Amino acid sequence: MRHPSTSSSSTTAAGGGGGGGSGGKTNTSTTTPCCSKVGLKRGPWTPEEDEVLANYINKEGEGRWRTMPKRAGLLRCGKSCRLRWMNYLRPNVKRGQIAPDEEDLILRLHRLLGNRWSLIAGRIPGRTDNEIKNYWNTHLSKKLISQGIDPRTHKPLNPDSPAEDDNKNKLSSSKFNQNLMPYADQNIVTPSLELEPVVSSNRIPVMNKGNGYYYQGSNQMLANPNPNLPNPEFSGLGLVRSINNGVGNEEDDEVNYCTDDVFSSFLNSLINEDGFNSIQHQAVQQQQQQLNGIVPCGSSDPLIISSTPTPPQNFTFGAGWDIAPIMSSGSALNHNEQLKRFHDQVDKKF
DNA sequence: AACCCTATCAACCGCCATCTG
DNA sequence: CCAGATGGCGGTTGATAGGGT
Repeated sequence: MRHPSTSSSSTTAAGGGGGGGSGGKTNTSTTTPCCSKVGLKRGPWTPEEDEVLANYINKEGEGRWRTMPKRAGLLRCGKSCRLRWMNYLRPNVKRGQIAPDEEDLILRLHRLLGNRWSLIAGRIPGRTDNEIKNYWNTHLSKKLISQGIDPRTHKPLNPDSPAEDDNKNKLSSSKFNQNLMPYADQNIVTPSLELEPVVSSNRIPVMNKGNGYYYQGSNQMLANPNPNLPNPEFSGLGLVRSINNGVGNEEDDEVNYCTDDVFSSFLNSLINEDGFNSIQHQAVQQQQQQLNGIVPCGSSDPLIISSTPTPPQNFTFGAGWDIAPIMSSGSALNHNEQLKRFHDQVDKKF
C-alpha cells in the first residue's frame, strides 16, 4: 500500500493522476484555458511546490486560482493548485485512518445524499470530499457488498428481502429509482394524508411538516456497523447537532431564512433516524424486559421512548424549502417523483 | 529475486453552476 | 440578457506499495 504521507511528496517522474474521466456527461471538444497543460507541470507535487503554494496562500489567501500559479511562481494549472490546497495543504485537513464513528457517519450521509461527496465531507470535520470518495470506493462499498447491501442504493442485493416488501412494489421497477436516482435512501416514503404516522417495523416517521410526515423506510438498511457506538448526535463528537437546533421559528420563516442550518438540521433528523431506530429497538427491548420483570418501568434517558415513537415535533423547513407540496396528501405524485423533487431542492440549495 | 496481483489514493478530467463585466 | 471566466464537483485513472507465489 502506498503511505498517504509519502506518496504526494514523491519526486518521481510524471505520472500521478489519471487520465481523467468523462464524468458520464456529454463530451465536448471545448476546453477551458486551465485545462490546456502546455508547459505546465503535472503529476505529484514536490515538497518545494507545496511550500511555495502554502506560503503564497498563507500570505495572499485563497481564491483566484486561475491566476494564482503564475503569481505564486508555480508551473501548475489553477485547478491543480486548488486541489492540492484543498485536499492536502489546507490547515485542519485530517489524514489517517477513518475512525469508526466517522465511517458510521459517512454511511449515514451517503444513504441520505448519495455520491454528494462534498456535502458529506462538509459534515465530517477535517475530511475532504476526495478522501471520503476514495474511502467509500475502496472500503465502504466493498464492505456493504460483503454484507449483501447494494452500496449504491443501500438496499439488499437480494431483491426478495422481506424488509423490502412494504415498498418493493412501488419502487423496485422504477427506472428512476434504479438508474436516475443514485441517491441512496429510496425507501423514504411520503405518505398521503390519510395515513397516520403509524409505526411499523419498516416505516418510521422521522419528521413532520404541516400535513405531512416524513417516513423512513426499511430500518434494516445501514445497520450501525458498530452498535456499541453511540449515535454521533449524542456522543459528544460534535459531528452533528441536535435536531432541536432545527426547530424552525417563525422569525426564521418570516425572513425567508433558509440556510445551511435549516438543511443541516433536517439532515440531522434523517441521519439520526438510525439512532431513532436504535432507540425504538431499545424501547422494544425495554418493554420486553419489563414484561419479564427485569427492569423497572421508565427511563431516565429522555430519548428513550416508552411505547410508540413520535416524530420530532415542530420541525420545519425555512421558507425556502418547498417541502409542503412534496409532502402534500393531495399530490398525485408518486413516491419517486416526490423524492426526486426533494433531491432537486437539495440540489438547488447546495 | 522476480514477477504478478490487488489495494490505495493523489491527481487528473470534463461538466456544470455561479460570478462578473 | 449574454458571454466568458472562474470555482467546484463527481467520476476516473494510474503510479505506487505491499503481499502472494
